[in-house]
Amino acid sequence: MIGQVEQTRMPRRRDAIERHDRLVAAAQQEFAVRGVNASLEAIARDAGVAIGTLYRHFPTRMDLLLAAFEPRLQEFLEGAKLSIEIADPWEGFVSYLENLFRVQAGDRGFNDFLSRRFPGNAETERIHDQMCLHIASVLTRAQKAGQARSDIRLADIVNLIWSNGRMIDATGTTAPNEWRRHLYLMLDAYRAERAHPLPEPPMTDEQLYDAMVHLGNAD
Amino acid sequence: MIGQVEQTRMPRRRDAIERHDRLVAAAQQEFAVRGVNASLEAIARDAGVAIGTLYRHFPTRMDLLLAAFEPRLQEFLEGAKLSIEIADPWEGFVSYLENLFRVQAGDRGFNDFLSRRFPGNAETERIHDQMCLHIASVLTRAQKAGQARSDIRLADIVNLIWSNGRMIDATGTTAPNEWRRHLYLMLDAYRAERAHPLPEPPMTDEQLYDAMVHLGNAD
DNA sequence: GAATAAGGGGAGGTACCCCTCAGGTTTACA
DNA sequence: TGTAAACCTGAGGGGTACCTCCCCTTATTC
Repeated sequence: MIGQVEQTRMPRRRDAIERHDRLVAAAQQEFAVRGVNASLEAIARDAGVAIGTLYRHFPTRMDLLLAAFEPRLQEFLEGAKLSIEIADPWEGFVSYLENLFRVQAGDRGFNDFLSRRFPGNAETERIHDQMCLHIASVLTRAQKAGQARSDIRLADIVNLIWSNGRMIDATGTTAPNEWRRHLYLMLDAYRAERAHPLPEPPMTDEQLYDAMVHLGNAD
Repeated sequence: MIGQVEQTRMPRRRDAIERHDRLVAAAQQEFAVRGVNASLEAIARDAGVAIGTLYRHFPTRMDLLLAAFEPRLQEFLEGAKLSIEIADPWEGFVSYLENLFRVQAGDRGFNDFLSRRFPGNAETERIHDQMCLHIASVLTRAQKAGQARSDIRLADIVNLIWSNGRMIDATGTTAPNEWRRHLYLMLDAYRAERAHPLPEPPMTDEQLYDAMVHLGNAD
């Protein structure tokens, strides 16, 4: 299962549980607005907790990120489940992407999270691996049905996720539904009947991986 | 003329001129690699100059940016001139975008610069205004010829610039020509034939402007 | 070669942010 | 109710970056 985030050991004492929850809530808020690089000190402040307490509960930023993104991941997974049950492969593909982008559009941190990889963290690597497999299978199904053009690959969809992410960064405040326009425009590019030859091969798996890592380092 | 960057008053003394040039060279290097938010202290260091000297020559970051981007702007303009001379409107449109993206791909700072607006700076506002007009006219020409779909607008092309920018950020090191694949994929979405209806209206001019400003604030 | 204006240097103030750790506080449990 | 373990706090060390300002240096000009 993709979204099964390993539980951070829950604290035992009542006050600790309460602080833990306040931290997660503050983190969700801050990450959603400012992205995965939100200030941890600001999160602690919002939670009304000292910075040391934040570190006691979540020793690394990634621990806090995973706790904060748990609901987003579930939200995505529920939508994805509905999508793959759709009989028509193209409709399923469209629905899958629309669901993904909707979740992505609602949370800047999750948006960042989707676009990157964090090598060295087994937890996130597993989630990303599974998502890639999932996306690839939805795409392949639409290709086998002759509805999606046959020359696109997972890497092109990841690129779409990047594009969408950037669009959301830009328009999130100003034109919050604009991402749907962009998606449907791109869908016209993906239809089999509109395909023209492409000048460059798709990225290899390795190139794709490196590119996702690079997005994280660059900031 | 788009690219006519106002000369920063050239310094008078020989040593000052030399430092000025070293600063511009270092800035081009740093901005190209790290984007418009490159550290000014690093630029001064690279140029072998004290930070105070940098500020004497370029009181604001934007002054230095404009000096550094001058050649990029010229490079773009020369290519653009060739593009609009192409007889076939669609070919001209494609060539225009390909030229723009090539320049964008070569310089991360210029990439940032293209995607944003800097309100309050008359110089850059003028450049951006002119570029928008220019892009719109190339697009309109291809639409009047019935080659580009009629329901796309300048805002959609700016979105393409954003998308391309993000792709370059991700793949610049790993797969440096991948942006061409993405462009040609998008071109299939822009062709008039068999266009499918879009679910959202294009951004208004104001929304577009705000979105470009927002990208700058967010970082 | 002296006077002077232009230019250069860089320490230091401000503001973030990350993360640790010693010492004080509170809960839970017997 | 007393004690031990769990927990909390926040000052503080380390880092980065922005920008200013005063004093010193140097090119130019006569």
